[in-house]
Amino acid sequence: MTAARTARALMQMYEAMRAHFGSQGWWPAAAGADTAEGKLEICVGAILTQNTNWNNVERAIENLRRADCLSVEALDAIRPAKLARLIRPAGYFNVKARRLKNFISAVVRGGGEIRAFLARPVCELRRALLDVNGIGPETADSMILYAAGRATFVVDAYTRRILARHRLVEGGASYDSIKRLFESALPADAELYNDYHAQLVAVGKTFCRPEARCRGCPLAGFRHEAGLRA
DNA sequence: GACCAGGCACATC
DNA sequence: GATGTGCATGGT
Repeated sequence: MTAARTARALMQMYEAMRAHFGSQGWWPAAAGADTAEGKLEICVGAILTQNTNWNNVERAIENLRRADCLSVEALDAIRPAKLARLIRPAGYFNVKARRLKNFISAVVRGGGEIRAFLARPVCELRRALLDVNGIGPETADSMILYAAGRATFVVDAYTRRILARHRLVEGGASYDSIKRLFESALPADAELYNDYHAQLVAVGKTFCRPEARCRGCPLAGFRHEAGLRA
């Protein structure tokens, strides 16, 4: 498929998903991302949601809020064991407590101001985030898109599955190749990337399960893997 | 009880 | 570089 046709297909798929699900209102609408606390909450959520259901993440964030721990200073000061107890509902709590600490250490090393930390040039910010043990490409891009409000496409398990099923990428395509596919096909627009990713998650949750369940899917009419049409 | 969820690092080959 | 494994809770 040519680049132009891929770009057209990706935009049409977005329109179809949006027509079906409506605007998803993911971060930052939910968290008030213009404030330092909102941005930090998004970054914390990005780490807590790794391989984890969002409902569980919300419980963990609520625990942090109640314990007055949603600030760089508090997260820097808290002991790992106590942090792990607070985020327990999000699963992998020992690992994620360490990862949160690593992230906060990077922010503190950068001056301790989350807004300043996120305001650096995107390439520099992405490198800094990927240097944090426990932050991989998806978590880094989630922070850059949702907390920093910059146009970076987030690729997740749903994105891979949906694109592979619709034959836009090979099954084993790398994170960066899928990211480049979207970023070269779509205008560099943070709001679009934000909602596009949320729409893919909605399709993934509702229809594009590991076991095929395409009936009623807004993407069912698009170029599709043999045997999987609605 | 099995499977899944908005990953990542590390060991091993 | 590809593949396998550990990490853990809560919903369906």
